[in-house]
Amino acid sequence: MARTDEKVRNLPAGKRASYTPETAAQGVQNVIRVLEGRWKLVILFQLFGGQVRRFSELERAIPGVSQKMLIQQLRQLEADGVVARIVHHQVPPKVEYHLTEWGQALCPALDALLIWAEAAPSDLRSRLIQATPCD
Amino acid sequence: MARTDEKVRNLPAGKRASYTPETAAQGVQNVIRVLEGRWKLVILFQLFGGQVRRFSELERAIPGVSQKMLIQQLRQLEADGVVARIVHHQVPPKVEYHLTEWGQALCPALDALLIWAEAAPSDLRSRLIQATPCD
DNA sequence: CGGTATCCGGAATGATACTG
DNA sequence: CAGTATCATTCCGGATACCG
Repeated sequence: MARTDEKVRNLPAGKRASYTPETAAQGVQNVIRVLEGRWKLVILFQLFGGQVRRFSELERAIPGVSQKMLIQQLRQLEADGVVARIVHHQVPPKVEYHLTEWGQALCPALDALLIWAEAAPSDLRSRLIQATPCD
Repeated sequence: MARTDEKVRNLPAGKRASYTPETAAQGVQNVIRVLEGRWKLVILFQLFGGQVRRFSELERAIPGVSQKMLIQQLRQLEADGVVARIVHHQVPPKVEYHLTEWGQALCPALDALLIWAEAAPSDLRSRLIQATPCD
């Protein structure tokens, strides 16, 4: 499924839903609102690939995050239907998080953003692509 | 160029640059940082398709924006290499803005986000897709 | 373990006035 | 016309303490 090919000639409109510049901007802003937040993407990438993690695992996997922020961002992602929450009623409590099917589908879209970043002119790349340890 | 096809099985890694969950999250965050800001996407969609607009045109085309915010967001987009600025030295002053080639290339990536939004489960779509007048 | 409640500082945004 | 400068406000994230 090559969605963005020759048929899109420069505007992400004209197909499917038909956007005006205003509605398209709004649409993307809504998506960004779902994704923005200091820790959301980090959480997402911890969960991609069908992984299931409990709260404390995420807390340990994400250095620097506070409980407040972690739960806040998780709850927002949950409210937005990206992340699902499973409560195991037991002592000690156990709560697990994983991506919804729709959340998983974010991957190609984020990938498109990374591809765009990689295409940055060389004088700008330093701000977008960090020297990965595996360079 | 179908970039995100069967080869990406769920992680946006494994090809090209090879990302870890951490670097991928960072990469996407950097892109979002470029795009976030109350007015940036609105500006972008005013400029997509090779359009050239002067300052006052953008000001009129974007209801609610203040001069301060408009110039601030334009300058940031310019610094990020997404927008280019042309100053015509004349009286009265005339300054025009348009997308760089790289800025234009954002279109398919944003399109991918819109496609994702359109795939939202029906109970969530209302928050992502606004009832377009053209529905 | 997996949260909630409260307080605080800084950044992002907005309103308004002024200028080359 | 295309900005700058200043001030007020709102919002986000962090620190800390407490709870079922």
